[in-house]
Amino acid sequence: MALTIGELGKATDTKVETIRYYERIGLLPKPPRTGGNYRAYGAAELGRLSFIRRARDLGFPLDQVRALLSLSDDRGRDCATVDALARDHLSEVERKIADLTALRRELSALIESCCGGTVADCRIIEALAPHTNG
Amino acid sequence: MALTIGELGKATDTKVETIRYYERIGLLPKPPRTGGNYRAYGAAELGRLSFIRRARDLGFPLDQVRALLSLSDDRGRDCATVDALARDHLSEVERKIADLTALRRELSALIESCCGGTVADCRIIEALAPHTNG
DNA sequence: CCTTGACCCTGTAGTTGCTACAGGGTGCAT
DNA sequence: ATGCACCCTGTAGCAACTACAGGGTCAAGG
Repeated sequence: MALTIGELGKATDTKVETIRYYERIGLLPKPPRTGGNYRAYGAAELGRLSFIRRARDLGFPLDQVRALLSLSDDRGRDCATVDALARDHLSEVERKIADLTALRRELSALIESCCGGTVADCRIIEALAPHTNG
Repeated sequence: MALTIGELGKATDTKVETIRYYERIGLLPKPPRTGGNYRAYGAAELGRLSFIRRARDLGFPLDQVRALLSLSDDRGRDCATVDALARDHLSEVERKIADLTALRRELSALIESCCGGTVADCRIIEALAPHTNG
């Protein structure tokens, strides 16, 4: 079983350029090549790339994906480190949700205040530039 | 009243490099220079930069900030365009909140399932790589 | 007068995570 | 032999800054 880069891409829903990018930054190993210098992937690479994509879908940044990968290779190790990584990431996500929720409230209030006149008395513009424009 | 770039930065809580960057991309006008080739800012630039920073704090991307700025200069115009921009941005924010909330649920479930053994039977790693690692 | 230090200048490269070329080579079908 | 889909390398672009390197300016203190 040997996959071309395009086949690997289809199997993992990843663009070819992204796979080459992962190889360039050392997230994927350099695979063997065919006579025509094409990359030839096997099951191991398919598994590794699937792992990467799942972690990315869960929003882990690439350096955390890298850490998770090396942890997953070290199967005898205490999984507390993995747990800590996931918890860190969860709290990042929660922080972002809180920020965006505050933002939503502010934006809603801004939009509510718009009563449809001209820009000269637009509350949105006014709220953005409270000390100037006059 | 003339401000150096550093004073303008302090007044608007903006790094000096960021101000120069805004000038480079045409968001701020090129200000007059002193004899020693220092930028000399006045009240207009202070107002404009305050506007930009507020819009950025509300999460508007720079191209929308640019649009808002040009709308705010056109004071006789119907403010429906401003309203539409703000509504677009609000729905973007809402979409992000929804995405992150789904993510939070998935991550929490993942973390819940961790029972503190070794990586070999870690549910987090398992969830990331369901078809491989064995 | 000279030095020290804080500030300013330009220009360029780095960040994150890809994406999109340009300019070529390979492999298979017709 | 010719077309087409795919592959190769290398580089530049996106957002929105940030961080230098390598210099110039200015006010204060000795």
